[in-house]
Amino acid sequence: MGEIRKISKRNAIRQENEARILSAAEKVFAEAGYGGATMQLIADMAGLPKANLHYYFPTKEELYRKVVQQIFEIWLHAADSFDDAPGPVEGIGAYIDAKMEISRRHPFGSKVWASEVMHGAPVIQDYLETTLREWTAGRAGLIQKWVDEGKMSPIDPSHLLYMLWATTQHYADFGHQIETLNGGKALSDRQWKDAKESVKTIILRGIGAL
Amino acid sequence: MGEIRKISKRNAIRQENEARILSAAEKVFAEAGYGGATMQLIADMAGLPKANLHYYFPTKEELYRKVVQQIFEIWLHAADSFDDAPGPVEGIGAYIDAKMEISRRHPFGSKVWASEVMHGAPVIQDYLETTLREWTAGRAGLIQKWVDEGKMSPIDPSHLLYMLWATTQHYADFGHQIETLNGGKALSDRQWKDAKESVKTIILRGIGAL
DNA sequence: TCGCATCCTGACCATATGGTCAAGGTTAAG
DNA sequence: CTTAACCTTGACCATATGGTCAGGATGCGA
Repeated sequence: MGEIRKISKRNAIRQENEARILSAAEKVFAEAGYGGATMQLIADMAGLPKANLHYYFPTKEELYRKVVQQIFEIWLHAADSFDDAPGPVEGIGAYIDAKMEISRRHPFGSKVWASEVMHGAPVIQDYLETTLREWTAGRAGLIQKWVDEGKMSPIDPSHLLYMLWATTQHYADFGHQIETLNGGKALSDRQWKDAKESVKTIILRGIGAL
Repeated sequence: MGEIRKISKRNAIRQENEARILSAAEKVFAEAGYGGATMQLIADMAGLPKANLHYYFPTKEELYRKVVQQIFEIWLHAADSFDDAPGPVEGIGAYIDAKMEISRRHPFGSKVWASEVMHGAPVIQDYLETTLREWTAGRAGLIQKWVDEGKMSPIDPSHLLYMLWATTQHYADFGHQIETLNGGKALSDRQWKDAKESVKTIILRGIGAL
């Protein structure tokens, strides 16, 4: 039986504090890594005493797990646009747009995800083996269908997916490098648009869909 | 004046130990991150007492810096193939081959580099602003030249370079994810070859060079 | 107002970690 | 052989960190 959600000040406080903590944690984990992040730093950034963090999240690992799960959700939903598309131009095009937007809006989340995977996915290995595997198989099937229908060149769907992930997430994960090469300035609206267009053009033309 | 390099047992010991330590450090930093890595772990992996590490590398940060610099070198030399190529098919094709090979042979190094950049490049920021910036400007100019000569479609050289880095390094940095999606098995020779071909085909066709 | 559940937090603790050091071993030049 | 430079290492230290806890504050239903 699910608990009745009481609309009260207490509930609001809990919700707000958990959100503050998760947001601060995402940033700190992204910038310092799991090992480099400290509960004290997260607490300071959230504007709460350290002991209060442990009230809401018993351990550092628990907090980290929540952060990663949150990212994984966003990450998966980006593919809704992929599904009911008539062909690669619309489907993959929309997917690239969505993922580029995520890289721009959630750079911290993307970095935490990257870090987690790079370290061997110690906390989300099971997700990789279940949810992500199914998700990937589904999209790969769709891509293969498009190939069979002659809507694009014969390409290995897996490698195409890796390419999509790599190119879009790069703008978040290596954002600092890109910014440095951009004269120390963050990409402008215009440059983000150019980035999206470049990626879409090269990939869509590259798979013979344009 | 450079020091005369004495060929002696002492020298050999120093060289071997430094190499062992650097190799172990690269692996540990890649798998645990800077904060998660411990000198004890690196020492164990190198088969030396911890105090001995501090004899060769005074501090953890110094050791880390050496590891990152070492990677940066390899990383830069991968572009030699880029230079004296007549056009994008040869130049970019060879560059992709070289970088994919590095991803396969030096996955730890690639991860350390990625981690360093993701955390804001605390130790190699100056390299980004000098060496890398010059390197990038040079290649971007070359690409622009190819565009002007009609050897490829008009593409923003910067975004193309980001794409090359992203796609090739992804196979190292997200190797664990790829392995998991590959049924828990590392990519075979055949699969690496397919990966290279897929990336080259999509990008070269995508920029209108094929 | 009363009483209970929830929330808050300063002080505290055990442990892990980067780094030091002094004493002893090894190499090789003179 | 002597000597000085170099290498090795167990024991040790100061500090930082994740986590605990007791007691107080606050919200809220009755």
